[in-house]
Amino acid sequence: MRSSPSIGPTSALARQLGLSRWTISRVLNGHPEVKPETSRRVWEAIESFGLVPSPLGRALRGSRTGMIGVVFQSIGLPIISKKIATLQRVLREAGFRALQELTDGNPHLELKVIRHFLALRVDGLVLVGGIGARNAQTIISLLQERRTPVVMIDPLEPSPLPTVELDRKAAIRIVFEHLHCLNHRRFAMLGIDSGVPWGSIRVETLQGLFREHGLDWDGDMCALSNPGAKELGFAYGNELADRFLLVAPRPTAIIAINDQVAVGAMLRLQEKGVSVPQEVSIVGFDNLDVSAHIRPPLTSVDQHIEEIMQSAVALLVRQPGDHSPAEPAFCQVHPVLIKRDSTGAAAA
Amino acid sequence: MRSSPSIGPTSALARQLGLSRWTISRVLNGHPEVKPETSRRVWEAIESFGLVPSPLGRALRGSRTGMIGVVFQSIGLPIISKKIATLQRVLREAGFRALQELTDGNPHLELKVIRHFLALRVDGLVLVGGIGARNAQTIISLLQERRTPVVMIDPLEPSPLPTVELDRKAAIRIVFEHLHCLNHRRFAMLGIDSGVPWGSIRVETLQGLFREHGLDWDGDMCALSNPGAKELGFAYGNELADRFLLVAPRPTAIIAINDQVAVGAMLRLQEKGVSVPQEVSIVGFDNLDVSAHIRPPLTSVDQHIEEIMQSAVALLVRQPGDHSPAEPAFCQVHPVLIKRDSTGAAAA
DNA sequence: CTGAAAGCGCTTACAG
DNA sequence: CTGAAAGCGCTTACAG
Repeated sequence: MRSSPSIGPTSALARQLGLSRWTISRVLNGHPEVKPETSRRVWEAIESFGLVPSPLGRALRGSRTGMIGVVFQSIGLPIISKKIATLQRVLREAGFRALQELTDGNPHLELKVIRHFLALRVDGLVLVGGIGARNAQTIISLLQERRTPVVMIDPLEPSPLPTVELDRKAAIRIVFEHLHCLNHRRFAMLGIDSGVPWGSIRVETLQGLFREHGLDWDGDMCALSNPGAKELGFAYGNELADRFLLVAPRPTAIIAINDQVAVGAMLRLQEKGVSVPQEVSIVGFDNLDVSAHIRPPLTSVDQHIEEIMQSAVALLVRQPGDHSPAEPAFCQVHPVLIKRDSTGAAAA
Repeated sequence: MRSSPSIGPTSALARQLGLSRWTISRVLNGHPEVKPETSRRVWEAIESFGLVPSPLGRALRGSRTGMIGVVFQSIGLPIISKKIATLQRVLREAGFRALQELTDGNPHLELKVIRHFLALRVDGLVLVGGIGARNAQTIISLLQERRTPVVMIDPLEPSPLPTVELDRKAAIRIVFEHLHCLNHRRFAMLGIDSGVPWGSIRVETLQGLFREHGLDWDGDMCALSNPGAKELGFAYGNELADRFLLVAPRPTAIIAINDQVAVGAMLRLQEKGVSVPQEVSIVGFDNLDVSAHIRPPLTSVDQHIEEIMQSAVALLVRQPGDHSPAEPAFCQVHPVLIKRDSTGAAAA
């Protein structure tokens, strides 16, 4: 009789309530055959003792674990922290427990982390920022083998896996149209080149908008960036502003890769006696905390992170376990331009 | 013969290499009795196939899991993100896998999260920001029952558990002494009251320093704060700066609760025509990214997060499993003042 | 409606 | 040095 000596939390509870441990398990798993009265007693005891049935036992047996593996590359950027915090809360509200891992963008580590999550039998995987191209195929087959639901958030490259992302074309469009309405015709891009995340799509979208509005890309767009830049931070904004000041004729509007670069540039311009927005308008990206409090407050694109994460979790839960590559779920979230005082009418 | 049909990763590997799965297990666990040649072959295969032995099986059997549970309250503040990122990296360098959970400061959730980590058989627990007083006793007995190593980082209240924390008295002292050397004699505290984390200790330390230097607390220290303030952010700094401007005689130095409040205050003062540091010097706390790039760059206290986390992990690893409450390990890390241009000599 | 077996993937004694 | 049993805490068939 090897079944009797078990001493796990559920067995202990069973003994205490005078039930068999199988009954406890059935209650835990919502089986319909338990007497309602018994079920009520068991749940009550679980609550009051704070009993946690071993996730190890459950997982090993093949049951749901309630855990979601969250993989992301770094936590350094403020916008990433905000994504993580929101995702964790949304997952918790959906009854899941988020386990987070950082990969530092290291493909080897990325694969290891995903393998570990799968070995832990997570109920799903959220890949923030996508996965390295090198690993894509391996990871896709691992996931399909396990039938683990997955969702990518803002992948750097299109992926055959279910995806939720910000509509980056729309983001560029609302920025451009805001500035165009304010009569700006000569622009500078700060830090936007094909080497940064979503750099190419931004450039291409802007080129399209230039054509649409009869502007001349070569004459009216000044692209300033340093392809070797390691960090897209304040210091980079300073550096690019210095280069901006040498450009003639001077553009009247700046579109920055993100809020840090925008703020860094704005501070340097002001230091050099250029007034914002009277002489130059500036738009950032991400709508960070600091942006609303700088002088003048920065016009910026908000990513609607709450909506992105809600959609991602909805997608994850809805997956039947086999995400057939034939019809990968895909969801784009619309950004919103937060208009503040760093943008104004172009000088005549 | 119920042992044969196992199909876990290790069994699969065993079959492939013509070994028994017990041998694989022995290699994995570094048992000395395995032939070196066999051991080498096994490790090689593990590497090349990216095999992950089921952590569920291992954990259930009582072996080490390599997982460390990290519990923290929120991820909103930039300084917290920095702590988390550093901790995760340091843990990884020590061969661990960090599982992170947020509690939003909710005591009920805190207890649940810790119970879940223990049920997952983590090898250790890191509690960032300490634990709610309500739960302290429950959690301490849970940990001792399980003999799970634990370390608290910067707990809000002294704890009988092993602890690593910033020496906050020293932090206040180096700030005060820097300003005192610059001949400042009339001070304002912004956002520092007994309601904020480590508020009381800062006030008391400053009072001691005032006595030591023959200053008059009631006459020379102006404490500005709003006990109802929800967020210690830029907007709060703005608000407090407005109140600062009404004070007469005007203090020549401001000690802010953190960098956001310092920056918010500085920007508002400048807007009102008060020059920093000529008329007022300002010191922040946390040494955030933004602080080095604002104009003028902000003098601030750096928390030496790297050292804090290194010490914490060292403490965790060193624990014999039974942290006797008789001699709780305790480690204080010294802060460093980063002197920048927001502080200067007091006007004569 | 409830009891008991089988087995998830491991590791550690215990034999040989 | 290596084989096979026992058992970690569960859940799901299968009996009653």
